[in-house]
Amino acid sequence: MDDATRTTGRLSPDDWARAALEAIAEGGVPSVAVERLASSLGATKGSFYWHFASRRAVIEAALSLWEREHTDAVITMMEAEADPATRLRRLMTTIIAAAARDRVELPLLANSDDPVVRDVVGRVTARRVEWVAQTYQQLGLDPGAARDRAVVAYATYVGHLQLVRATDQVPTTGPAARVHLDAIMQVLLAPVPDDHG
Amino acid sequence: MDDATRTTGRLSPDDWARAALEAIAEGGVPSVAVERLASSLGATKGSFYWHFASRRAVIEAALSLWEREHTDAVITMMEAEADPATRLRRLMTTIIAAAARDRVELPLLANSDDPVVRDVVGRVTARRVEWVAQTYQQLGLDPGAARDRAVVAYATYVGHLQLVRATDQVPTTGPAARVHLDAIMQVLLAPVPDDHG
DNA sequence: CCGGTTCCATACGGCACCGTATGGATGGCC
DNA sequence: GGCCATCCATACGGTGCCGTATGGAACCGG
Repeated sequence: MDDATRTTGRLSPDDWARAALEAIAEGGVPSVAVERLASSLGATKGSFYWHFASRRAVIEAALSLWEREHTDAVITMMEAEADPATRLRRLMTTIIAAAARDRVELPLLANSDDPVVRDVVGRVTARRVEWVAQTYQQLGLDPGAARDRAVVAYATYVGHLQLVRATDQVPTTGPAARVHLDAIMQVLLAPVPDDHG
Repeated sequence: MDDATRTTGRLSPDDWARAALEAIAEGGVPSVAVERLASSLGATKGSFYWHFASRRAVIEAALSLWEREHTDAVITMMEAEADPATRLRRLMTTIIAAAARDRVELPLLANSDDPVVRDVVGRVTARRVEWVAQTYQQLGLDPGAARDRAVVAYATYVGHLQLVRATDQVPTTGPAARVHLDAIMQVLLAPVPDDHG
């Protein structure tokens, strides 16, 4: 009856994929090691190689899982908010706040020399830039300029992530964080023709 | 007589450090492997362990080398240009152009979980942010706001680097690159009180 | 209760890596 | 030219990793 309390005796491919995702979060793609995954799940390689053909396979499963969940999350986050300016602000706010939780993103960026990782990162990035570009278009920019601005905005986001993780330069909590986010938004919304304020 | 043509017979610690730097550029800090370094220099481990006590030692030497040269380069780059606005633009231009050459920076950002790497990255980042902040102060911002803006600008730079390397979203050559850099500068200089244009 | 499928542990070979030990080559110096 | 310090190659033990092989436990239908 209470076999669901611990590691459920039997393991599913999804369990392995999530463990791999956790490993990626902690040490990047290279730290996804079969034996370590196994021991983290209280199992051994024998189990792993029954579910997956190779190490690459579980990495791909983990990436696919991440891409799916991640995309869904951002979509549901975006789909309610009419005003482009506040939407952009909410987008940046949420995305930066979520950066603390999603510890996978930055490692994936870092390990984009791996073709599979690069594909996933490329798709996710393209999709996000597209969203931001649409928002900028709704703010009055033509498609070309909107896309340029979107790339810059997204670069600012990525750099923010990177600086938070790699240095102590960026305030991440307290009032200083709010001020900093204000600075970001001030920059991102800057010379956009704003006709409702 | 002509012993200087190939790998100079004898190796200096600096040779090993530079080889380690090259390895970092290609595969990050984890790819600094003693035997591979040796074979890339046409030598063996025996030589390495005479010059260095451990793998960590050569990594630290490489990081120190990079920090030194990198700092010098940016200093000499900055020390001639009076006007803050054009200096900021030149800074971004040069720094982004140099990003193509300096293939070490991004791997270091990525491997900043390593304490030694984190220290170096932290120092370099702090120094650069400080420079940019000073430039913003000369543009009329008070110290606090200037630093906020500097962090945002530096984040934009880092994100730009990251996106160039990890995706195909950012134009890096041709007229599109100029346009994109213009977009960056437009954003970074945006609501700064500009009293000479 | 029994046979087959599903799931997993143990044991193995192989590779890349770290660091040590030890002998040999090379170069300056008197 | 002989001696000592400098520099380097070879050989070794040890670890972590991948993937395979094979036997066994757990579960399910009859």
